[in-house]
Amino acid sequence: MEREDTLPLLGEVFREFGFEGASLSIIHKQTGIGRGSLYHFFPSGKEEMAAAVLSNIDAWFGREVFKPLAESAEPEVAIDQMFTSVDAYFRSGKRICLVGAFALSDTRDRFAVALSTYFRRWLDALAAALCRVGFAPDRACSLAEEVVTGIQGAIILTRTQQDSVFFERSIERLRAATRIEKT
Amino acid sequence: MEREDTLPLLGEVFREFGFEGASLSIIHKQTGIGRGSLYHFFPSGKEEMAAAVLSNIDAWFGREVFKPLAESAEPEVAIDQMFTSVDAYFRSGKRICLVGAFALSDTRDRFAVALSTYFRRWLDALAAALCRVGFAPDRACSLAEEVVTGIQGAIILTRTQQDSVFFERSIERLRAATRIEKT
DNA sequence: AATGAATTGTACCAATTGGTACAAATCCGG
DNA sequence: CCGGATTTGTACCAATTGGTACAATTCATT
Repeated sequence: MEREDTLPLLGEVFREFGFEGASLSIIHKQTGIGRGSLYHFFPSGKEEMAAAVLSNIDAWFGREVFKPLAESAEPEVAIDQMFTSVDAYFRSGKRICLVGAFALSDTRDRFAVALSTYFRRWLDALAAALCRVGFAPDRACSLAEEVVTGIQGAIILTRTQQDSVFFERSIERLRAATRIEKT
Repeated sequence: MEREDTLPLLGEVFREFGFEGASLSIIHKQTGIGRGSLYHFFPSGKEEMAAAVLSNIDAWFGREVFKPLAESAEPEVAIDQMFTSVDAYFRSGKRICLVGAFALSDTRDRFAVALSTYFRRWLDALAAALCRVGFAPDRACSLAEEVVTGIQGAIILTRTQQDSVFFERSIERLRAATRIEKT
């Protein structure tokens, strides 16, 4: 096993137990990765692990979501695809957003830059795509915020109610809201 | 100091450090409450403290938000007032929602009932008020979900961007969305 | 097969954890 | 001012924490 392979495993452990809660013994129990390997790949410890996981997540969203939004010749298709990708990634709200979870935890300060960048890139890419689709710049920004906050909130509600219908309804409502009325 | 007085203090510590992160020594450092008092008021330990804090929060929302929504003779006023109360309570997104934070942490299972109840009551009270104002039942439910998820997401975004403009804009957008168009 | 590098398991460390026990202090009604 | 009950500080406990050291293993390359 090499460094890159550990990131998805570590990510799931951090999702389930949080940064503090993911003790080395829990990480080992859940992933099979031992202390030796962990400190070989991440010499400065847990903080480096979580930072690498966040960076890995950021790269995934960049590739699968932000880049298509920015570069697709058909922005309306990229936006629609974004909702589908997000629904799959978060498993209809059953899988939490690690960035959002860290934002509400005491680890926020530690990873402040990564958390801020993730959402900043998402807002900017989506607002730009909405502009290209024909929304006025102000409306595009506002809509982008509505979508990003709506998704994060939907994950929370789905979690507390243990019912992914809340996530799915939110996604469809936001998807519809981003479709511009053809006049 | 008596039990009731400790709840707001404990609440703030749990907000800042999370359930696991709020160690007894941190609680003592932040609140001045010592082990002796804590285990006198909460004999079964941290879990009882957090449960009491959640119940205290639930009572506050019941009194200040849910009850007015359900009982006010002018539901549109109660809805409008809800946004103002919520903005003050969450300090425009600078203060997190402990229920939402617990929902994304590994303590979710422990307090599952309290977390579920809090949001269930909020959704139901708001949807009922929206019905009374004239929205169709389906539309009222959907709007209530939009408001509750929007608020939770707005707290996350405000936290990561360290800018309460995201919370304030969300509140105003949601407030406007709940005003029915007079025909 | 030999070699050097990358990977991994294990024993160990000081510090901190949640929790207990209990004596001292404080409070309040008579 | 007295006396019982409530409240609090402190010393202590076993268990767990993140991290280190290092020898043993595994791996690719020749």
